[in-house]
Amino acid sequence: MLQKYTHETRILLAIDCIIFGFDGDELKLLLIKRNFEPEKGKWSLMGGFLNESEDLEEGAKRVLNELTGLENVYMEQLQAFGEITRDPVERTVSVCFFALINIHAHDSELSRSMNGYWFNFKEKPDLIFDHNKMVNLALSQLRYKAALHPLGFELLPEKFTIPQLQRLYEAIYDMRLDRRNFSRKIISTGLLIDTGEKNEHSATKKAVLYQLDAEKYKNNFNDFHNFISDFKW
Amino acid sequence: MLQKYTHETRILLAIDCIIFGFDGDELKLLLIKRNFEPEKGKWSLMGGFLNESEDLEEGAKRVLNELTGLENVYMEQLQAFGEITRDPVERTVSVCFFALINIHAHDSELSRSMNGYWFNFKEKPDLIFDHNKMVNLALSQLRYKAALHPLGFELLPEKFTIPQLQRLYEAIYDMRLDRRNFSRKIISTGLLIDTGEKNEHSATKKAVLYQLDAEKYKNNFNDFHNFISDFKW
DNA sequence: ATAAATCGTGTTAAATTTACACAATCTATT
DNA sequence: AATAGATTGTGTAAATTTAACACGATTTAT
Repeated sequence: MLQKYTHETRILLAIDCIIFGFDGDELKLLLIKRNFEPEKGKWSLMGGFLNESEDLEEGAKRVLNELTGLENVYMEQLQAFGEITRDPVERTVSVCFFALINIHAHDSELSRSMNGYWFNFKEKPDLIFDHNKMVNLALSQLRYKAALHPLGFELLPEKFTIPQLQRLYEAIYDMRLDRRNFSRKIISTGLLIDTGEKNEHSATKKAVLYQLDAEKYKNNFNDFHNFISDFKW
Repeated sequence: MLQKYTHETRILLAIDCIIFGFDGDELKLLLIKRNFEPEKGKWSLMGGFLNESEDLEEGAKRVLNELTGLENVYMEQLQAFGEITRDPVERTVSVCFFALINIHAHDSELSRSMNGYWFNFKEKPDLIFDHNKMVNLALSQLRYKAALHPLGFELLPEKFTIPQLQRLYEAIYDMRLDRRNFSRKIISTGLLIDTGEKNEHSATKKAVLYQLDAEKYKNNFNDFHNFISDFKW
């Protein structure tokens, strides 16, 4: 057996998840009311500690699942946060993940757990520790990636209309987009398949329901697009 | 004093730095020959462990400085790597940073320490642990950011010519760029100030030396550009 | 039948990107 | 001093992409 690194400090590793959702209208953020000290009763991201037996991605999935029941969710690492005093209890470095979920598709899991509360992103409360900073960075990252890669679909049901997708993008960037230009841009990616069905919920003209071409989506996910060319960064 | 988190596992936190350089011709990577077990004698990124008394950025700067003597270097966090068996000695999570340095401007520090070896990026050797993966991700990230933000300047001397900048971009993306279109694109950012001087080292027509408009650079760093519109991602 | 709202497609001008031409500058050589 | 060889700076036109706006079609409620 190999020698251990004997003189080094071991540190607590937390995992925090910034969970974005979309309800068809507003960009949402899933938060939890902290039920232990310190900061008991204040709003917080979904978080936990990393176990010895799991890698970071596994830990993030576990934390998310334990707190919300959610599974099979799009998730990627944001970055680590390591300010010395970020947790007043003890030095803790947190690795942050951000997740995207389609709220309606996961209604049942979420209502079962009753641990999470969806806030309109714009009306989110003040959060504990450095969680505000994490959320801000996550929003930048979401905007960054969603402008360049076909990421937005993760927040929508399997079948969706182009106007729904547009409302999602408008929520992410907090701006209005031209309906006609947006539609053309999305169609031209070739990622969408016309299902032949229409959105029966509409009270006016029913929009065509599309679904992702799963194969193309996977293969071309890292291609560059320019979905939001006029967003002011 | 607050209660500590008593039941959680504390984990070793490493820091690894992917250090890119440019010598005027090729993209370079700074590596170190590991002088302790395991994997003694193999090539490795610049790394160390996080101390209790420093945050992540401080730790990264310290590690870089201890191993190379370098200071005041552009650095940003890449992400954390946490595979359970990534270090065979003991469970270790590594937070990676990538740094950009102008090789010639830092010649003296580097030669003093004699710890680092610059490889042509294309000829880098196999690295220990998951360091190959880290380097690959860092290159993606460098390409990503350098295409959109005026990041490349960090790798050049204070005064540089547009052809020099172009050679840098060609090295980063491993592709040829059209001289005339590149020049126009760079000039149109408004970030460059004509120093009135010329590159006296040239054996043919001497190119104009520019320097960054430091003020504009800072304020507009996050603006979106499109320096490499035809790179195939 | 008609009004009100939304969806889908079309058109044109402006802006950006691409591709390629040519003149100017500098050193080394004749 | 003239010239060749290499590199730099600027120009220009075609192709592509983006932006701005018009109009007809569909659906439900009145």
